[in-house]
Amino acid sequence: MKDKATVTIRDVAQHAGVSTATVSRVLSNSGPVSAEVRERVEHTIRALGYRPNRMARSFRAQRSKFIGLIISDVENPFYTSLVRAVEDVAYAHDYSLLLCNSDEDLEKERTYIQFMADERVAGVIGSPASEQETSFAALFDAGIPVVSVDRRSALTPVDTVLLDNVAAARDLTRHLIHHGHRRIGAILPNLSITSGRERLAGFLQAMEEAGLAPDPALIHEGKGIEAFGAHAARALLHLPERPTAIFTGNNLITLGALKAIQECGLRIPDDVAVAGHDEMPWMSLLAPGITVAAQPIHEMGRTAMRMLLARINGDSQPMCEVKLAPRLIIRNSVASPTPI
Amino acid sequence: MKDKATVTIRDVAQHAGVSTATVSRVLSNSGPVSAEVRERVEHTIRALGYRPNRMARSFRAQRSKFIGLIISDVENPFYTSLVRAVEDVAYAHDYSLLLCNSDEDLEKERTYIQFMADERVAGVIGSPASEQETSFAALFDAGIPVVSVDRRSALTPVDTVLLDNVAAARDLTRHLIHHGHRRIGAILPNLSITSGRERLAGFLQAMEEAGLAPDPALIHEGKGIEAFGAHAARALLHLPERPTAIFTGNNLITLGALKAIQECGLRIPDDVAVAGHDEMPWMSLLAPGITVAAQPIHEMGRTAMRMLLARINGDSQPMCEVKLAPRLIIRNSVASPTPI
DNA sequence: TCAAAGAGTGTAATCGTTCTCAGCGGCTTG
DNA sequence: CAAGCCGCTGAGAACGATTACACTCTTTGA
Repeated sequence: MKDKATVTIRDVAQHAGVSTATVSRVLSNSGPVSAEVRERVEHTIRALGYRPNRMARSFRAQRSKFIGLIISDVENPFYTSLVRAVEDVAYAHDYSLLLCNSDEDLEKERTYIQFMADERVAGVIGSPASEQETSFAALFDAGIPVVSVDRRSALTPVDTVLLDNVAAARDLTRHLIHHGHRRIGAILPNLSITSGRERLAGFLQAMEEAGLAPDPALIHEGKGIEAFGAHAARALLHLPERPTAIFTGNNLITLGALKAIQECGLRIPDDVAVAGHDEMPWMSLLAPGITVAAQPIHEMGRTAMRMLLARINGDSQPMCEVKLAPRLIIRNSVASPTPI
Repeated sequence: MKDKATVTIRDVAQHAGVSTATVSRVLSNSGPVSAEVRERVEHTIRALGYRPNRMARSFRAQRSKFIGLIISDVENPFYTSLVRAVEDVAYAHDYSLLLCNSDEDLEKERTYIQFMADERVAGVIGSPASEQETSFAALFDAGIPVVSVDRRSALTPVDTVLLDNVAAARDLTRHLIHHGHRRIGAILPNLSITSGRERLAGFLQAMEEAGLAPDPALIHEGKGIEAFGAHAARALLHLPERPTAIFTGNNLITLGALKAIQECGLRIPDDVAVAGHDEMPWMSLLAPGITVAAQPIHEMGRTAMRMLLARINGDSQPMCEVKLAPRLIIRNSVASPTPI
C-alpha cells in the first residue's frame, strides 16, 4: 500500500471502519477503546504507514513542542555546551530545539523573543543580552514559561540558573593574591550583564579582604569577546608599571588575553600570571596550563531545561534562582611575582 | 486596547469592518485592495497589536518555515561553526533552525529524519552518519529537499557540499614527506563516512607518489572523537619502531593525538612531527603551532543553506556536488626527522 | 450601447488533529 | 423493573490562517 499522498488520520479511520475520534483515542491512549478495535486500528496504522502530522497537532493544541533557545552565539564554547545539555534533556521529553543567536544585539534579541511568541513555543531558555533592557514580556503575556540562564533578567520575573560568579571570581583573585600579587589587572565582560557585574564584585571583594585598593587603570570592561580580551590585555601589558597578574572574566577574554601575552613575547607565569574564567577542552595542552574556574555547564543546561519542563507541565511554584558552584582548576599559570 | 486573549485575523477583520480574506490580502500583499481599505486594515492591525499565528500559517500551507539541521554533535567545533553559518543565512530568509545531534548513531539519526518529515520542515541540512546506511528516503518521499554536508549520502540523490578531502590529506602528507619523513602514522575517522575514506585516499596517494609503501600497522581508523585520537596516537608512539610523523584525520583526533603526545613526554616536532586536519581557534596558542588543513566551514554552511533555499524555491536542476578547497596553514609542528 | 475585462470585496472550504457531546447498549442497584 | 452508570463509539465543532470562487461595480473597446 504505497502512500502516494500523505496518509491522514481520516484514511486510517476509513480503512479501519471507525471514526477519527477512535483513531485519535488509540493514538493518544486516552479514553476507552475495546481491545478488538484498538488492535484493528493499530494494524491499519502500521499497514498504511500512518504518522501523525505534528504541525496539525501543534496547531490544534495552540502550542508547539519546541523549546526556543536564545543565546548570544553558538560559536562561544560556553553556549555550545549549554545547547548540547539542553538538547539532550529536551529530546528525551519529545521537545526539539529552535536555535537563535542574538549576538548580544538587543534588537535582534527582541525579534527572536517575539518570534518565539508568534510560534507559540512550549518554553524559552535564554541568556539575556542585558540584565535591565532585555524584556521577556511578550512571552510572559503569551503564557510561555522562560528560564534565564547564565544571566539574570530584571524586567520580568523568571526562573534563573546562574554560576556563583562572585565566589568564582573571588576565589581566583584570592589565588593570585595568595601567591603574592598586588598589582592585578582585571578584564571583565560587560557590566550590564550579570556575569560581568558579579565577577567584578568577586574580584573587588577579594582585593578588599586583602586590604588592596583596586587601581581603576587596571580594570577593563567591555564586550566579552576575544578581540576585547586581547585589546585590554595589550593595554595592561603596555602600562608603564604593568600588573604582575591578570584576572580574565570569561572564556573568550581569556583566549584573547593569552594571545596578546604570547604576542608581546611574555612568559606565563614568570612575566605575568594569569587566572580566569572558564575551562576549555584544549587548556590542558598549553604549557603551562592555565588556572581557571570551571563552570558546570552541562549541569546548568540540564537544570534550566528541567525547570522549564516543570513550568510547562504547570508547576506554579514561586520563581526561583539556582546558583551552581564553580570548580577551581589549579594549573601552573600563577607563580609569585618576580621582585622588581 | 489590551489583548486579553490572542488577537486573530478575525478580530482585525471585524474591527476594520472587512472580511478576513481582505485582511489576509493586506498581510501578504497579494491580490487587489483599495488604498483606503488597506490603510484602515493596517491601522487596525497596529491598534490591536495583531501578529499572525505562525503555527496556523504553517499548518495551512502544510509546510513549516523550519530548516532541520542534523549533525553528529554541536560540541564538535566543526559543526558548531557550520551551525552558525547555516543559521545566519536561514534567518536572513525568515527560516529558523531545528537542531539535532545524532551522535553518529544511525538509530537516533533515523528518528530525527523521520521527525523532520513529520514536522514538514522546509528543508534539511544533514551530515549523514554513514555514507551507505543513512537514508533520507522519508524526506525524499515527503518532497522535502536535503543538502548533505561534509559527507556524502549514497542511498538518496541529494545536493552535497564537501571539502576536497583528497587534496587536503594529500597536501598534508606531502608536506610531511617533503620534510623527509618516511614512517608516517595516520589516524583516520571512520572509513564508512566520506571524510574518513577520502582522507585515507589522499594520504595513500601522497605516499604512493613518493614511492613509499604504507605500513598497515601505522594506519588507525575509528570513531572520529578525541578519545580515539588519543588512543591511536598512544598505540603509534609505543610501537617498537615508532613513526617519525603522524597525520591526523580530523579536528578531534588531532586534539586527542596532541594530548597523547604531551602525555608521553614527547616534543613536537623534534620527537614526532604532526600535521592534520582542521584549524581550531586556539591552535595559534600552542608552541609550536600545529600545521593543519583549514576548512572553509562558514563558506560550506552558507553554500549548503543557499543550495537548500534554491531547492525550496523550486529549483529543479540536477543534483550537484560542490567541493571546496582547503587552506594549508603551515606552522612549526613539522621538522626533518632526527636520524636514528 | 453593450459585452468583456478587471478591480475590489466577501463567503466558505480547507488543512489534520483533538475533544466535547451525545447516543447506545448492557450492567448494577435499590 | 426503572434509574443510573459505565464502556464504547461517532458526529461534528473547533484551532487561525489562506484561497478558490462568486459577486458587484466600474471601465474599456468595438
